[in-house]
Amino acid sequence: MNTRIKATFFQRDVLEVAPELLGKILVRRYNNQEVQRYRITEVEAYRGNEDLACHASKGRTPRTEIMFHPGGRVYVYLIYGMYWMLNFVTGNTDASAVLIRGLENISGPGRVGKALKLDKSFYGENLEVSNRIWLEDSAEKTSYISTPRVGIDYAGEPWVNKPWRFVAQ
DNA sequence: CGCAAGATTGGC
DNA sequence: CCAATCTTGCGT
Repeated sequence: MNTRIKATFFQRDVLEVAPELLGKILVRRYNNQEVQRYRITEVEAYRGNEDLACHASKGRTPRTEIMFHPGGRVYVYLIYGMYWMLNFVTGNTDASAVLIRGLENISGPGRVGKALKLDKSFYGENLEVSNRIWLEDSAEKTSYISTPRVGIDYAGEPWVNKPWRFVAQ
């Protein structure tokens, strides 16, 4: 029986939470009816205001506000004017989050947002009580590899080389 | 207030 | 290689 993952799961160091998300089930309920489940296969960790690749490194702004809340919330933002990036806030008000870069049969963060039909109304959504997006445990054990994060050259050293991208194998 | 760049993707 | 498409943060 699948059980919904609680907020406390997210309220730990993002480097601990990120790899544990691999293999977990992302559940999306559309129009309060049809339910779809997706296995998480690829994630990236963004670690607080010191991590120059993390949006929160620019401080607390309307856009990064939710990252300064306790873990268990959704952080979405529009990139290149067309793709909604899905992130889960982690830690406890330390401005860290996990980007969902891939689901089973869906590669790439832009495609994830498109498949899940995300939009700005998901900003701040509470994963513990939401009726349209949440996570469930999976008995399946998942092995993974770590690599540097994608598309963050602007962050420079040492952040650009941190092996904080986790891919299920 | 203008503007350059972006956790990307797909098409030429 | 480059356009799509629009929000955001920063410089003026």
